[in-house]
Amino acid sequence: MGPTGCGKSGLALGLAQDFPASGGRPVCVINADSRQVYRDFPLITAQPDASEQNVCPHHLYGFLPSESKMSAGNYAVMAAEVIARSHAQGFLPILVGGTGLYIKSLLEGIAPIPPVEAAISRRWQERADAEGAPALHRLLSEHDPLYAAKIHPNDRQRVTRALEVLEGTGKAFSWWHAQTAGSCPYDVLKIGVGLPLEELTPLLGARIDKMLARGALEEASVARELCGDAKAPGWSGIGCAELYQYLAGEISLDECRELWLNHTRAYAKRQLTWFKGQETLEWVRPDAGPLVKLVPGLEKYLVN
RNA sequence: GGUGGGGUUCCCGAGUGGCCAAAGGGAACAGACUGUAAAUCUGUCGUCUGACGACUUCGGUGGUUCAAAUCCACCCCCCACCA
Repeated sequence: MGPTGCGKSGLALGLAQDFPASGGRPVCVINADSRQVYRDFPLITAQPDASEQNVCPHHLYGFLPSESKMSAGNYAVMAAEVIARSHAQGFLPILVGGTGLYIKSLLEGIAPIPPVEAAISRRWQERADAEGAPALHRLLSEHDPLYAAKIHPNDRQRVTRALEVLEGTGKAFSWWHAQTAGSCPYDVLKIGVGLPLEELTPLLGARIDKMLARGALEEASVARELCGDAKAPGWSGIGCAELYQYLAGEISLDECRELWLNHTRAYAKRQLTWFKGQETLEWVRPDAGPLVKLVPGLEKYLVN
């Protein structure tokens, strides 16, 4: 795991290539990125391309249409299934991605909250539109003071989520949180791949230019024909959203590129903050050499 | 050369006598994070100070005023149009 664009996939691929060849355990790659699941944006979300995916089995990439929603809970279930299957087939699964919450849900569990009826969610969204998040936060304080105290009144997304869960399940969000399993069922080695932001930023810019050169615009306009709703889940990815604005004639290509880079950088920073707060990761630089050499304890997973 | 518009804090940009260290946005920095997470949200953001507060800013210089980013004069730059 690590911030976007720092070379996680490449390192994983390196493992997949080198080890089985020298008689080690076969390796497979499992996506842990909330955007790379989307079918319509393989390039813009930097999914491994066909030749890369040929190196070893890849799972959970590019299977979801733009209008479909993904979620941490969903992901945890799907990834757990893939891991079980991979183990059964003798593969060593390598999780690659930068979506901290997804990885956390998979490894540490997530509250077993049943799905909430769409109509209920919609109603809270409408109330948030009409009354504003702080008003709903006050309401939440009356029913779930514990959780309300943890979030900011302006945090509409969390306020409405807590309220819809409360209404949909009859239990407070904080009660559900207490039901989280919490222990990790896997023997995991966590590797953080990263660079300081100052070093990462120019790489992110270069990566955007490369995406544009390889047809990001075409990808976005095809995606727009398949799903023209800018609010659809698939369109919320960085790059996707900005290209949509460009295609809609709202901004110039230069502005698009600039926004795209700014947003990507800000995102990388958020990821860094998240991973900083997580328990110990083995941090490596992507350019420091093959992973096995850098991470003590990795080798034992790779041999048979 | 003439006419009109303009020069504001890192950037964009509001502000036309006191309530202005100066709205708002962006960037930056720090942070939060349990089914939207490439999302959502928070704090800081002229200098010094732990804080009260003090000090220096709105192209330049000089003036008017108890008080100027805001008014006046001259000057310097930019843009548009006319020549």
